[in-house]
Amino acid sequence: MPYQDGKFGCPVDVGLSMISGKWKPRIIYELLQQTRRFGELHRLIPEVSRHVLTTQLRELEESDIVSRTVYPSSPPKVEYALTEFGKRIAPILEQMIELGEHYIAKQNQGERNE
Amino acid sequence: MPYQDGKFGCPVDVGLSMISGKWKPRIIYELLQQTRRFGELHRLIPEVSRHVLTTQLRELEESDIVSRTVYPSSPPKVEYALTEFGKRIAPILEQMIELGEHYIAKQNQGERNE
DNA sequence: CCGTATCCGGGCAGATACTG
DNA sequence: CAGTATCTGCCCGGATACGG
Repeated sequence: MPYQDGKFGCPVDVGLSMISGKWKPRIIYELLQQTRRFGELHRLIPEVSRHVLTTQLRELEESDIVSRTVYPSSPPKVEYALTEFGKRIAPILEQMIELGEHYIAKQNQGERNE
Repeated sequence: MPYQDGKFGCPVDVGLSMISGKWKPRIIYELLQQTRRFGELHRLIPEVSRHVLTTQLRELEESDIVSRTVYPSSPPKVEYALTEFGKRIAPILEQMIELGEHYIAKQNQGERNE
C-alpha cells in the first residue's frame, strides 16, 4: 500500500491545517458551549487581538467549521456558531489533549530520574 | 466549565504540536508499515532533506512517538520504529483525513455553483 | 551511513492605527 | 460594534557544506 493511495501522508495535512492555528482550538472550545458574538469571543479570549481573531474566524469559516451570521442592525451584530460539521471536531480535540497529557506525564517521569 | 479547567484550549496545542510538522504524518505512515533505517526512510520520502528528516525524527522521538535504536556496527546502522504510544496515533490521522475530505468535497460543491 | 553546523527565506501571528 | 490596512518579528523548514 504505497503512499500515493492517499490513506496517510499529505492528505493528513489538509485536515491538520483546518484546526492548526494558534487560536482555533480555543475558539472551537468557546463556540462549543454556545453561539457567540464577535465581541463576546474577544472578551472570552482577551489575549488575541481583534485582527488575528478575525483572521482565525475567517479560516474556520472557510473550513466549514464555523458559520458567520450578520444581523444588519445598528450597531452591527455578528454571530459565530459551530456548524454541524464543526461540532464533530470536539472528540478529535479531546484526543489531542490525551496526546499532550501523555507527553507531560513522560516529562515528569524524566525529571524524577535526574 | 471555564477554559482554565484544561479540557480544551491551550492543552490541545501540546498534542497538536506533537503531530504537526511538515513530514511527521508521512513519517508515521511509513513506520506504521514496518521499522525502517534512516536511509530507507529517506528513500521512501525523497522530497525531504536529511537535515529536516533528522529534525522531525528527533522531535517525534522527544514526543515518545518514535524510538531510535543505534547498532554500533561499521557502517553505522540506525533503526526507527513506532512506539506503542505512536501506534495509537494512527486512528487520529485517519480522522484528520476525514476532515480534509470534507473540505475538499465542499470546495468541489462550491465550484459547481459558479 | 548517518548525521551536525550554518545560513537563509517565506508565512503566520502580533502591534498599531484607522473605518462603515 | 465589528471589523480593515499596514508594518514588523519570529520560527520552521529548506539548501548547502562538513564530520565520525
